[in-house]
Amino acid sequence: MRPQKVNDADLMAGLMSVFRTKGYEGTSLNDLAVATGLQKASLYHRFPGGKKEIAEAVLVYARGWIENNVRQVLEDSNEMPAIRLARALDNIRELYGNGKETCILRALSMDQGLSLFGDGVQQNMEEWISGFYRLGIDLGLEHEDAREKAEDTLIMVQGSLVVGKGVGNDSVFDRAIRHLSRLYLT
Amino acid sequence: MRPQKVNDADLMAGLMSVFRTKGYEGTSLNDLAVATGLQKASLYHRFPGGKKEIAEAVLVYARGWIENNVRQVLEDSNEMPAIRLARALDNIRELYGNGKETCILRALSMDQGLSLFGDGVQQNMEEWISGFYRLGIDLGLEHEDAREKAEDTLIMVQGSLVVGKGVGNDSVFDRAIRHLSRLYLT
DNA sequence: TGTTTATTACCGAACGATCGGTAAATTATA
DNA sequence: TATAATTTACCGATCGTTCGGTAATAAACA
Repeated sequence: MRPQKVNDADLMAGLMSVFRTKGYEGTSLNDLAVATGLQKASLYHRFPGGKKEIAEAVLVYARGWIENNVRQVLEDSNEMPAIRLARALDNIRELYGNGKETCILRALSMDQGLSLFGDGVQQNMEEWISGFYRLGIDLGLEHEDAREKAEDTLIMVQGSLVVGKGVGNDSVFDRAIRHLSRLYLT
Repeated sequence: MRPQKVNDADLMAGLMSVFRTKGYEGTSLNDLAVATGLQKASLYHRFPGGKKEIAEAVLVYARGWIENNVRQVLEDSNEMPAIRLARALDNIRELYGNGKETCILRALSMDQGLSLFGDGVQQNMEEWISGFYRLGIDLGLEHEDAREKAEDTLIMVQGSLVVGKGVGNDSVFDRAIRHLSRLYLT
């Protein structure tokens, strides 16, 4: 068979990059074609379901990333909680380019996006929350406290990304991440 | 002159409602026409600059709302800080329909929206932050602490709206608002 | 082995629908 | 009558999507 012009990893990274900066409605098939170096028709060869299927695949890709770089890191019982937290937060910092990038979950959860991908968005968020929940439990928190603290972690990150972009200040995200360290370790 | 079929207040409310649920790119002039009961061409009569001018007007409208219902309430030196905070948070709760609605600032701050309306979004956020900053000062906080706490207020609200929608749980927003009360009053 | 047959990956061109936007005409007030 | 508000009809451009066809590899057969 003919070799793939673009491998799957690069493809998914390129597709996610477009969706997370432009949102679902703001992203055109042309944008996706330019970003991946494939023609529109070629994208339809790989994703017969079109734009919707591409966005779904991106959410699966994102979920895998969170599972590997956040949840599993936080649940690694071979390491001390403080180490796990530091590593997870480093990965999160990298994921969002120190606050310069937006979150794919926010980008795909406006109105139409939410009705199309609501389940995928929810699964991503639950993946995230369950990691920090486990960290809280391992630090001796009660069930309800651990759940709320984990939820607050996601809230702070999402909120700081929105506000940081809005006020045009990169330090907002940085401060939020540092705040999360203290939240768990004091 | 012929009377307006739709008055300005209803018009702005309808326009904002569409933008905040669908985002800038996700909103079509047809959507705006249906929501307001006017034809597309009538919208162009009122807003010759088209979609962009409409979104700008919506941001001005939103800023006025925040100024009246958040900043001025928080800065009302005739009331005790606790009363001011409670009133402002009530207004915020109402603005977001107890977490069921999204924020117009988030909706208009994706990529293209941010490059078109970045200034308007920033002004809205600064309006918000400056109100809570004043509250913090009146509660005896130092400048830097007051600024950070005010920023955190906006972060928590924006974040809880994103996460609440994402996980499909109305109580996320409620809990965030209650958390903000404790943040200032303890 | 050499040759045919399928299969896979990709592309250029075009589809109908909808996009944001405009011009001219109609309706209603003053 | 002059003018402001609204409407119908329309425009070119772009949207997501589909189609016909080509190049290259893999599989099947001789």
